[in-house]
Amino acid sequence: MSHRYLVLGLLAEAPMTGYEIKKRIGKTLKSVTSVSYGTLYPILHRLLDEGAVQMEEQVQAHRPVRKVYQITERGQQELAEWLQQPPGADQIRREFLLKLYLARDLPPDTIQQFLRQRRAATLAHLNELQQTQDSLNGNMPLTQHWVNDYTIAMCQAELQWLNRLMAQIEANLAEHNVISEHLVSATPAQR
Amino acid sequence: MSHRYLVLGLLAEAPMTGYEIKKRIGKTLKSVTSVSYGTLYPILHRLLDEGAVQMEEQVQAHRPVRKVYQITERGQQELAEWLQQPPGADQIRREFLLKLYLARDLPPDTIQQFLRQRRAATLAHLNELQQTQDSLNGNMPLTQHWVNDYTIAMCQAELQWLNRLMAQIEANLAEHNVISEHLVSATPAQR
DNA sequence: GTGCGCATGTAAGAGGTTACATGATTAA
DNA sequence: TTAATCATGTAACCTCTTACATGCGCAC
Repeated sequence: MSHRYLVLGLLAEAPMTGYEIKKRIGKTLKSVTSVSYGTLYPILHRLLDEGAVQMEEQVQAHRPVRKVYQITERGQQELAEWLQQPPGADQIRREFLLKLYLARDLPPDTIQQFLRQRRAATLAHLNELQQTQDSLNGNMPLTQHWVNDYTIAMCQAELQWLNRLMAQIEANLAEHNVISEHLVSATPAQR
Repeated sequence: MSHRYLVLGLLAEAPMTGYEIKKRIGKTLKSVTSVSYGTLYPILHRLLDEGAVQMEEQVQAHRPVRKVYQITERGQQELAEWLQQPPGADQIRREFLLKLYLARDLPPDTIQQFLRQRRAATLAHLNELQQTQDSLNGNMPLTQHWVNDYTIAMCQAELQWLNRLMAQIEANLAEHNVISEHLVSATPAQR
């Protein structure tokens, strides 16, 4: 994305440890990306090597050393340059959509259930987002608010799409049932 | 995602060459994912090794051999099993959103321009999608229509969000200008 | 006494991209 | 004549995840 700039960007806000960076991303940026320690720590080491960040060790009793990272001027410059470049295209993998696409030959009931599960998951996600929005209310930087808003808008749009689609499938099924009933009621008359 | 199942799924519709699979994905599935030959061919080789697909060589004059792949019963079973598993979470990397988030200290004009560029890109994407929708109209499997619809809905929601956000920033800027004008008009009076 | 929070890291591997190699046919 | 379409593939590389290793303090 690269995560390099995410780390740099967060350190531009305040000095932090790797652990804190990860927590931060999990809390306020999980709609944008996610990181594992296996990515995060090597990035920090590399940024340090390259002089984009500084590190200060805080020795603690009964704990590993806290390594607090802080952005340097070089780091800030690199970040500013990156921000000026036009952003790369979105990289999106929705296994959910792929499965839906490949569900061509599955019975409507199965598809309906699949969509219901997605709706539940999306709804849960939306609630979580709105809680974050409320809990951080006020003392949130504008840009974070915007990003949150974006994700909420996407969730809502998806829910509408899901409801439309499910209604449509439902209607189709009902129609078939009506036809079946016709046949059932017509059959005795033909006897 | 894995791309393995995408390939398997497409071969479940019709026998195809690697080249055709790639074209297909570029045409009707580019909102879901993308593949490079460096991924695609090794996947086909592996599926062949494992007996999930069969391969028939069609020799041609002045061309490389066409290697037509076809799904086997084993492959169909594997695909069906995968389809029954609940889908993994969406994997999303929006560099655009990350940059917006990190744009905290950039001037509103710069941000505004950034958003305008995104709007143009999204609009272009939307037009392209709607053209696909129209050009394939009718003889498109239902599920493909659904997926297309999904992507269109997401684009539209994003455009609305962009417009809302831009109007909001605009309003904020105008307000500041009013204040500035106040100051400007107030200043001579104070002299 | 069990699990969560704090706090660092590494190694192996999965999964993917990019760039390269090859080369004829056909339409603008 | 230039670009696109057809058609296969490999090797080097990048990025990221998963699983592992370590271990105390504190709340329930």
